[in-house]
Amino acid sequence: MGTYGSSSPVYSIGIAQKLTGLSGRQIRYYEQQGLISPSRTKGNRRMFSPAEVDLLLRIKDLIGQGYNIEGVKRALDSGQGQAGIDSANLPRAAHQIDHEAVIAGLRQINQLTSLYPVNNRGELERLLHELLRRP
DNA sequence: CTTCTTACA
DNA sequence: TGTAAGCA
Repeated sequence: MGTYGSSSPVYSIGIAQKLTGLSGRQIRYYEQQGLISPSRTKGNRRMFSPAEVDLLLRIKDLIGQGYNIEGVKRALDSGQGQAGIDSANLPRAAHQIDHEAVIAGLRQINQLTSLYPVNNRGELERLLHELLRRP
């Protein structure tokens, strides 16, 4: 078992908020949309397991990349695991990366976003493509 | 004091 | 999404 399986519900929504940086409103909304299903206490309080906090983090990342609720749903159950960097593959992946090129790219992106404030990755990609077509 | 649901801006 | 209201 890589991380933790279907761990037990131990975090209140308040802790989940601090752990994920998401607002209570967002967490409740994601639940309403069927993205998560935290268990409840006898007093109807939501309780999150480490695995669910992990899921919230993935949802946050996907939303940050410009996905809407439906997009998150598809990206979530289509991809068997995580979409992107896996801690287990990080060492190997790290050696294959041209760090200087990445840093240089990051600097250019920071310079670009300082000129054109961008809210998410999807928006950034559209902006990049647009600038690439007509410099 | 924290969380819940519902409803409005 | 944020915030307010009224409960538990």
